[in-house]
Amino acid sequence: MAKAVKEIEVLKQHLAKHNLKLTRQRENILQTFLKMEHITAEQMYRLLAKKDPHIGLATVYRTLKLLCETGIAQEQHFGSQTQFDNISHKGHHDHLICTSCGKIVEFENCQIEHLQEEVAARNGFIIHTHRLELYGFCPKCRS
Amino acid sequence: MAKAVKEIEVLKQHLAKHNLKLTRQRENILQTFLKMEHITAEQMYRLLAKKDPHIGLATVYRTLKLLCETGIAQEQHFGSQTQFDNISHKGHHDHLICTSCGKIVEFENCQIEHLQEEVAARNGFIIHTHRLELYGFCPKCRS
DNA sequence: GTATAAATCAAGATCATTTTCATAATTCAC
DNA sequence: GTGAATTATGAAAATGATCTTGATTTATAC
Repeated sequence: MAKAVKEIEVLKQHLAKHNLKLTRQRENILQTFLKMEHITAEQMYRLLAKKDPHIGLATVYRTLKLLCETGIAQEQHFGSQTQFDNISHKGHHDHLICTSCGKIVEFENCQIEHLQEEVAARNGFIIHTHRLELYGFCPKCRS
Repeated sequence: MAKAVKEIEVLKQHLAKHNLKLTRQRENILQTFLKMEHITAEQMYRLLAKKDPHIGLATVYRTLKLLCETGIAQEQHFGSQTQFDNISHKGHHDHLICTSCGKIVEFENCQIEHLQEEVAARNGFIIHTHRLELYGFCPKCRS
């Protein structure tokens, strides 16, 4: 749990900076969030409701968005679902995806990562993570 | 317009294969779609309504989904918006996304694209499209 | 402690998207 | 071509995720 302490500090600093307050709910949501690699607002709500039946879904949404603002969490949209990813659990693998058979090959390429940093810097961005997916046909399916 | 003919053939083949019918609306939507690099259902609806005020939004949604199944279009989710991308368009845009405020900046980088091709070739893949998203903080939010 | 600004809950509002269902259009066999 | 069979369409209502509202509670600075 040494790690969690760090995240709480990040949150506290952010709250202080923006004149926001540290509440029981915000602490609970952060603690639960840190245990997961990624979670949806609904899942979080159901988990918390076991301990604190009066927690509101709106609070969960607000707090997850808050965690995104601190940089601890990151939104990711898949269809109608919004996943909140735990930044500290993220790996760096990119994917080759066959659109015919669904085969997935992972890869890593330092040169691409380097160029990404360059692009980001040129636009004034600081990159935390990325997502690179190449779609096409695998050797078997390119008949 | 020689290109558009090809897409219509792709659509016709798909329709025939699945016992679906070629309608005026489907043709119109495809034609409009091919002129754009990417479009949302709402934008498409508003464009079509100028010519055909009776077109239904549901038809637009249904047809865009159909185009995805043929491989002509590809869904891409950004926050609450769903973009339908025109696969055949060359200048593929990648994105810088601020995880704090949601700001999106498009960019293009030939070197990255070239490296992607290399990685793909090394793995025996043929790439049709890709998706590259860099997540982090924009200039405003990095303060 | 008290004041004050902010956070919470619960309910209702929104927005994009999907479904429903009666009507209209397309296809295919003749 | 004609018509029956089948699919598509449009309008409206339903849905589901997320956000806002308004009244009430809570946390922090003094």
